[in-house]
Amino acid sequence: MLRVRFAPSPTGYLHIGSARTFIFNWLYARRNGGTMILRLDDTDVERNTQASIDSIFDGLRWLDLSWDEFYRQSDRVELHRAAANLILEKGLAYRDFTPADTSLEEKVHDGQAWSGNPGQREMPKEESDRRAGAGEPFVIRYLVPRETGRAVTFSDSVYGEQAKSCDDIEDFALLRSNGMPTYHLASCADDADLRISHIIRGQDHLTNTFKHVLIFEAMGAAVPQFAHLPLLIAPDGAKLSKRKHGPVVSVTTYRDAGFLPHSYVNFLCLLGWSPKDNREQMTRDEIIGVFRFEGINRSNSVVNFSEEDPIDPKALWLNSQHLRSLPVAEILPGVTAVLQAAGLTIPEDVAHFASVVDLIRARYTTLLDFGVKGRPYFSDDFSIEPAAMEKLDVAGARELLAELAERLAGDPEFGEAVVEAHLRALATERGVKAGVLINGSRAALTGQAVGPSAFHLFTAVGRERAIARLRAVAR
RNA sequence: GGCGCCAUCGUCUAAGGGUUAGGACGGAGCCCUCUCAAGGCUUUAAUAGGGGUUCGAAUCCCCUUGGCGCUACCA
Repeated sequence: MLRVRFAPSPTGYLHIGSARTFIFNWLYARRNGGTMILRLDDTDVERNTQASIDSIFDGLRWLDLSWDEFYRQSDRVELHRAAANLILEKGLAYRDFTPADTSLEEKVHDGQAWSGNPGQREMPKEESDRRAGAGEPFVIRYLVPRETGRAVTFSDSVYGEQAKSCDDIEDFALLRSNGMPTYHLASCADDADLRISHIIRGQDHLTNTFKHVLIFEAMGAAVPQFAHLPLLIAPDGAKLSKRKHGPVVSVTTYRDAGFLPHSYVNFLCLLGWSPKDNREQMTRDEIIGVFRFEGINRSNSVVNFSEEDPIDPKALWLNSQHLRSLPVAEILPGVTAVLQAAGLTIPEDVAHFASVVDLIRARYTTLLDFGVKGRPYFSDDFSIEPAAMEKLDVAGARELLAELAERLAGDPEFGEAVVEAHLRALATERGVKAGVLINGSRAALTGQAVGPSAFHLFTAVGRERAIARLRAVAR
């Protein structure tokens, strides 16, 4: 039974690095027929917020990611305490009665790392039991077997064989003096109880894993397979943080910037993973089909953004590629939402709506473009850009456009071929280049100097509107 | 400080003993063309440094340097 989990702490907004971790777990589960579990690691009561929980759900829902089981660590505290007490009873942990050190000073001893508070490890069981019985507060620490000289080892699916001497592992806490489990204990107890088979998480946990192996062993549980992921970092080399780098770290930023959910998933997958065959733009099923741990890199990936380009240019490019190549029907809901938000009306004729979207989407990079650059296609209320005005101010242009309007109005037939025939005939008669009329038409119909083929524009805008807009510009 | 991890174009990456070190984004240019995109073509740009091993090293080993992580009764 393959079971993986994504276990975020709800202490901030859904981070793009967290989203990527979810995606890699999800990909592994979906590819191998496993179960995807979402678990809120909310044991740090002080820092948890409902806003954060909402943000996690919102972000995952937007990315169209799903899970099969859901848990909250705070509902499972009894299980964690029982695990800590079991380890204590087995003699693999001890009580530490040292008061909590609230200072931030580092515990350094002659070049040696701190390994435990003095006099606690060695305390006789009788004394420990007596003091605990007397109500003295204590923290339960793992009794790291340093005397044995053994090294803790595990094989990581990404980073390979790992080993660390017990001399270099401090007696970490399992249960706090307030009776709440620490992250390490809660996480391992839950992973064991939920029978997690593969733990796929950020590389920042790589060195914590030695502690986790020790906990699994002490609980008598099977040690899961680990796969650590390289971290996502900022161009300055620092870990991405909301405080330092702003909105780029938040998943909602990309939703609000008009990204297609899948294209952002695609982009995230390419950070630290490669299908190794030069493919970049892929459908969801294609990614699921080729996702393997062997394709995951070991070095951190930079999310490339700057003051001038707040969004990674490659993410934007990928979005434009998906925007133009997905079946139109798939992007229609997103376009509709953007148009509604911009106060524009959606054409009632769905086929026509789809054809207009299809005509203009190849020039756009995000969904937001439909509400801005796409305005003339969905509203009569649009302005004429300076560059378009120049096209209209070409000598004779306005008069020619007016004449074109009359010829179209007098012809019961309408269509790209009909428009082209009238336009070219008129240009020939007057001895002007067709370009004057073509560019002028585009300017009159959309207020823009750039855009799709002018003839396609007539059908996109529609007969009556096209004639009206040509006439409007003639004055 | 200790321990661990990492190191290929500006960025994402491929090549895991033998390649003119490949692709993509971005930049520059050309072609196409009714404009703008798209597309096609060309171009720009990399194996951190130093030692080994080897006929041959981006690739294996060592050192240095740099970056990151952990070193909390945070996660």
